[in-house]
Amino acid sequence: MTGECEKSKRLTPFQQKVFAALQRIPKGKVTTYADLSRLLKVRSPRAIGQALKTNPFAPAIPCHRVVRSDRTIGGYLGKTGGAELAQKRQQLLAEGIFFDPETQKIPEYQIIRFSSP
DNA sequence: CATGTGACGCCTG
DNA sequence: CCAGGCGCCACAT
Repeated sequence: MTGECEKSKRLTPFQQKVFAALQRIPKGKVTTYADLSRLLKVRSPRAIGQALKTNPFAPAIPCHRVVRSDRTIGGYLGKTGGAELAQKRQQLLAEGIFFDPETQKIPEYQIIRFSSP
């Protein structure tokens, strides 16, 4: 058996930085991709999403606590819809985060805004 | 080294 | 308020 099917699952330094930042988000609160990007001094919030998408430690690493700046839920486990999103909602509800019954958006006061330009 | 693809965000109309 | 368009950064090919 010499078949090397190993797919190098090691994390990039950037991902480690993002995951480290995630761990400082207290349970019961959420942050946004944009805020994380500011915190990490990255100009594109997209890069944050790219890192989170490959998070092999979810939900131990709480990537479910990251939502979009427009207060919609964002994605989970590499998907922007479907069962994965339902899981993210469930995770958030389990931590006491809930959604506006009208818009399905997360109320502003549940979002931590760390950045300050 | 060049190109394409996003779990995004902001600006305009 | 909603839709469309552009910018931006990391990563896979």
